[in-house]
Amino acid sequence: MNNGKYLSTGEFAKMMNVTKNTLFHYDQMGLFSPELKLENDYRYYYIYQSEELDAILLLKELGMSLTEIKEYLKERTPERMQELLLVQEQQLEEKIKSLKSKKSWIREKRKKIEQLDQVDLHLIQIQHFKERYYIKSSIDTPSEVEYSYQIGELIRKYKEKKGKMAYEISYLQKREAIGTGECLNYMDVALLLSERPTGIEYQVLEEGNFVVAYHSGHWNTIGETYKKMQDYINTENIEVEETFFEISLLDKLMVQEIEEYVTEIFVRIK
Amino acid sequence: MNNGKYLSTGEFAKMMNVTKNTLFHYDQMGLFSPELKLENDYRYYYIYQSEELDAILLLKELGMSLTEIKEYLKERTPERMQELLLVQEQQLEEKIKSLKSKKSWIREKRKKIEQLDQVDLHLIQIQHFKERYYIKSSIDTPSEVEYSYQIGELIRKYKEKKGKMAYEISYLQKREAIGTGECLNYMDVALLLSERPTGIEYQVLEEGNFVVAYHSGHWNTIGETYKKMQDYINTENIEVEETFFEISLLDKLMVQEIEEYVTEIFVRIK
DNA sequence: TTGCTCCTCACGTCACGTGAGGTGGC
DNA sequence: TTGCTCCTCACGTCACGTGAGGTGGC
Repeated sequence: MNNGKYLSTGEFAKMMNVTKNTLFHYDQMGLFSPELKLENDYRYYYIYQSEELDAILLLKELGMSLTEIKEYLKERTPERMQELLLVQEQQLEEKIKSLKSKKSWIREKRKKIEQLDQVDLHLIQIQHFKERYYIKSSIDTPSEVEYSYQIGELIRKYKEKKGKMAYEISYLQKREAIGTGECLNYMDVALLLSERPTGIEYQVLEEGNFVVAYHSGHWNTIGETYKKMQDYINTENIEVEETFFEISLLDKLMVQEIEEYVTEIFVRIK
Repeated sequence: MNNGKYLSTGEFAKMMNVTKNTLFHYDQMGLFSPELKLENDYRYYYIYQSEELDAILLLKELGMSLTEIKEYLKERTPERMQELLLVQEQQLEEKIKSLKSKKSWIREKRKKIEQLDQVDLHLIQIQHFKERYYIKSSIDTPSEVEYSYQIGELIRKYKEKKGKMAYEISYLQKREAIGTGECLNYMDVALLLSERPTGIEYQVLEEGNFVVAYHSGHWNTIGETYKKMQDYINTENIEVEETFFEISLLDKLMVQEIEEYVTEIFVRIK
């Protein structure tokens, strides 16, 4: 039978980059069978069946179950194919967007970590940041419980609106509060996003230069870092906006000990 | 315990858009456990654990198995995270490319089918096509077996080079052969691609206007359609290139009966 | 008490993977 | 005969899904 027109299971499998067992499986469930089956039960695939298998593998990759694909193939008409392709095309667009957003999040995260190696964490400096967005929730009576609750609400709301991008949990501090030593009484909590969300009220954190400081270790000493930042701003005579943002750079995802945590604090220069 | 700082399994699951069972499963396999477990075995998740779970879900979506993720999280350091992110970022780029290519293939296919509804299949016309590419294989002694074999070789070669884009199987006819009535003796078979392949020798089918004809039904009568095309080209006094391309528009993927097949024939205008 | 959530087994499912044990053509 | 491929069970696996049956707080 090895005449070039028909391929054995093994040959066809190798050509199509699937395993023999996959072909057995598809045959058994009636999804995709060889054109020819000899008396000795040997399977022979016609070379043009590659197009059909490719289509099946494509639909599978797009998230359809094998039973769904089978269901569609039972009654193939150009009209049903049209519908199917239209739906798949739209879903693909969504997936591409989501992957792009994930990629840019990874990129940002990676760059931040890279920076940490090269930067003296005790130094305060000026950095340029691109435009970002945040959704925020006000804190009435500051307490750890209240922060948690409001962050939970934000995440819930955000995911409800089909938000799929990665976010960073952020604490917002007003400039006035810093001098008074009330550094741990945040006025707002927020989710920071690198892309514009939809269907939800959000704020824009404009592109520009920021005063950036890093705090290493436990949060209960973060007041000192705020003080240093304030001093820097005063001596350098910089005019900054009202809101200070706090996010974790090295957190539970990267280190185990709280003492190794690094928090980034930044405020936009007017 | 419902004080806002800790969430029950159900609450946390709803917030994170996963099922309770997923959380049970992750807990049981030691991948992701609640911060708190009471004597009555009630699980309580700390709100900041959302970041960790999000990271886990991200890595999972990028194709890592739960065991691999667990393995990584056992010894989390910024350096290992760096490596991981770098690899994932590159893989994401590949995936995005592959999805984009699939999307454009779907788009093309959809448009073609749409056209079929509006176009009189007996009419020969001039259409504009974008640049395309093809890898081809010559036929020494024309026969169905030889075509199949060469197509198989092309697919094998293409997939070997990690070709992941959708292709269309195409038959190439030389202009001289048409007049002689040897329409079924093709000189080449090819895989037609809408994007430039890599690592493999390919030809460019330049953007431009094409004379396009459609053949309905079985291939054994395709000679008639070629004749009509030739007549059209002569009477309209059009100068065309040497190679005629043949691809299936409606094939086994869309119709069951061979009589309903539609083949597209096109040749580039000089 | 009612309704809701929590828990732990335990078995199911989807799309295969992985041998075990035997046959068959050059 | 040797080596390779083919076949059919049959059981495993991965990441959960889906009840069954029972507990517990307002």
